[in-house]
Amino acid sequence: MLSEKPRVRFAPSPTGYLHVGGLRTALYNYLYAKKNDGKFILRIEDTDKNRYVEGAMENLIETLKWIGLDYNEGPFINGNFGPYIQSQRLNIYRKYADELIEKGKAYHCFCTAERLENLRVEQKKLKLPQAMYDKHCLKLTQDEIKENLEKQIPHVIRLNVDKKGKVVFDDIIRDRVEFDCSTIDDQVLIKSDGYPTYHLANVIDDHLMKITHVIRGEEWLSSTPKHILLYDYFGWEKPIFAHLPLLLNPDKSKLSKRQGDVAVEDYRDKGYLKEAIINFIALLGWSGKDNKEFFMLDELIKEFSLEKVHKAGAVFNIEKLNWLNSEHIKNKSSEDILTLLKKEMINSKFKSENYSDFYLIKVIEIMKERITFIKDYITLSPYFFEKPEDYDKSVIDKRWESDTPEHLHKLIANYVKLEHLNKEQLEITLKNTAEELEIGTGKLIHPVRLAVSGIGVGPGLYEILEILGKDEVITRIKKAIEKIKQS
RNA sequence: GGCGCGUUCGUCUAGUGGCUUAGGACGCUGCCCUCUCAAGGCGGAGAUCACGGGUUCGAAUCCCGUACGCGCUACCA
Repeated sequence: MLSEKPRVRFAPSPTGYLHVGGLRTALYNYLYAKKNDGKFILRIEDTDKNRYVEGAMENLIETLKWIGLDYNEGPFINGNFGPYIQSQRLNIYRKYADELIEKGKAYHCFCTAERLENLRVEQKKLKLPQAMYDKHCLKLTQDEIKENLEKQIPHVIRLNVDKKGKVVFDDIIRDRVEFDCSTIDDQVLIKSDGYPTYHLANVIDDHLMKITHVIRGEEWLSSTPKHILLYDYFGWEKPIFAHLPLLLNPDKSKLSKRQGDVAVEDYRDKGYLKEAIINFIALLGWSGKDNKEFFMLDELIKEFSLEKVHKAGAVFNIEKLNWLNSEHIKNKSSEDILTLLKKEMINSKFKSENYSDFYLIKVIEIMKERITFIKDYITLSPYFFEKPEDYDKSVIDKRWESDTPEHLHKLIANYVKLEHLNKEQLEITLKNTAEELEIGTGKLIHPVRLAVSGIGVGPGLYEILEILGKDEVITRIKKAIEKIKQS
């Protein structure tokens, strides 16, 4: 076992979308597998018919694919341990449940929902420490069971927990954890609709799929003793467990939809880069060496270890994600950003405009360090794609003076004479004009910025002018003189 | 209620008995740079390491208790 390459799995329930907490679980599994030259398996846990959501699995797989966590085995990528969708393995669970019954470790239970409910009420009245099934159906004789089955009375199969002793196991993250067997309920293994519960299916599949490490959320820690018991009753070797801390809302409760976005696709749609999401999620509960915080996926693989996973839950804090997004944008090549920007433009009001790659690359480079999202190119500097229609009132008040039109006319006259409109020439000419007019360069710079962009903030003026080009710059300044004079 | 897990700046975290007057990052903030805004550089505020007992020459670090938070307690995962 120890010499074998690890096989880990991400086993989500397809309830509609990939949850960020799920992504974190998937990521840590993925990193552990890649780091140790193992296999990362995707298994769909769709054993609850009531929660069936059309297209949920496809959506989940698509999101995993988008973010770059490719699995080695799973739906559509079959290994030797399929099928990887639990609803297609029903006969397997049935067979093993029967095996457990034969061994006396599980039994048929014909109790009605009413009896169970009454039992709970009774136990509560008696102030019993916790409500548990009373093994009522364990007393049934073979004949009674046979008769009930023939009559097709609805039934479940329960785990026959031996209430004596303790279950002890070592968790990579939490060290030794102990549970008293008297606190473990006779868990339902097969539901009355014939489907297995999570507990049964997960143990059987992990065994059959030769999973070596079960890396999952902390919400499973409390039911791990049931799983341990199952491994023992089957006589199977147990995997190594690692229970990850939970992701939290700002108020420290378990991350939920009510307090913000929880679907990975929401963040994708808001414009977060997959690199930033991965990096951010990795840092929620894990940290690398030497205070390093910027990580690409391959670097995470190199550095990751389960031993360094934090024990306490982590609040999902959007500020840091924003910062990482801008960092990852800065880290990208202009060509890569070009691809992303084009996609963004298709969804904007500039979709029908046709800008050359050459032009766009220049815009990309000049704005790169000022943006947090790709869409900021459009929202923060629309003037690269359209003439300004309005001019920021506060900037007019601050920078536009009565003699400004006169100054600008002079500047235009000088710019018209220029042959090569590069930023050096633009700067020299503007400075010379200011000198001619006996004014500070600021008296020209700010009005020109306002005239060509409509706003008071942005990259260096000469760079903006160079990108826009001579004719456009002159046209825009003239237009501004007209419009701002009127106002 | 029971059982389990957890608790270091607002947030993410480093820290595994002395190197710690608790380090870094995000955010906030001051200055520099500067045509503006960013970026960048240099600073600042911000944590009695949940609380109370022990163990020890010495504890954020080990032990016990308490509090608080969270998870589980389903024929949901």
